[in-house]
Amino acid sequence: MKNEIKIKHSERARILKAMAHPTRLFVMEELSKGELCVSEITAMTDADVSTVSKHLTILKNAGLVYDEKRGNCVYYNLRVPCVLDFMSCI
Amino acid sequence: MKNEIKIKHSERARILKAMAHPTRLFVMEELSKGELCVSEITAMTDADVSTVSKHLTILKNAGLVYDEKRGNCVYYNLRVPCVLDFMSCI
DNA sequence: TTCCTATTTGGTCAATGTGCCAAATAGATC
DNA sequence: GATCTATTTGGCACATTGACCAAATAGGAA
Repeated sequence: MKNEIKIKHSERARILKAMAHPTRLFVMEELSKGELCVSEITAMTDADVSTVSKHLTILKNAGLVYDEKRGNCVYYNLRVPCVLDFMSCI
Repeated sequence: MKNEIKIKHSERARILKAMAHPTRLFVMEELSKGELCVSEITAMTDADVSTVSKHLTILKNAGLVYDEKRGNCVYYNLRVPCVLDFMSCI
């Protein structure tokens, strides 16, 4: 396998890995309807705030969401809504 | 999070997880051009045959590929080519 | 049957992922 | 400044993953 191809697939795999978790998929789906802050997201899931925060960090590092601090909340937004489109294929 | 929703996302996450590996993405891309047997796939990658076989099993369990034994080779095919479409979004 | 070739399976090990609690941090508000 | 609320970070326990080697299996060919 050529090196550039390996890099391309590693990059894609990294993004898929970030998406490949039930809670993170749920969060992305909710964010596709509009921005939400951490505590709102936490209230929607069964997990601890710290756990949710870590999930959000993973999504952010993968470039799937971005955050914005306003008031005393951190709001998260979906960066590329199209990533959810392909779910219809599954 | 409601239970049915949790199950839906778990199922999708399971499929994404199966795709989320450089070698497995590479294999899927190659299979999209036509069927290949295990030894052909192995020759295209840097990994051991046993490693490739395990990757193929993971893809098969996720329903992404299917296999067919003919002669003394096992040929693998992509089941749902559309899964690669969304890569354009990344 | 015996040998060969193709593929899968089992075992081990290091690395990574996940979840929770506790503690740290950042601002807003009193 | 002290306090309160929202969020992130550190640390620990535990589960999962991925790679390789060695061994098992399956079928075709000699």
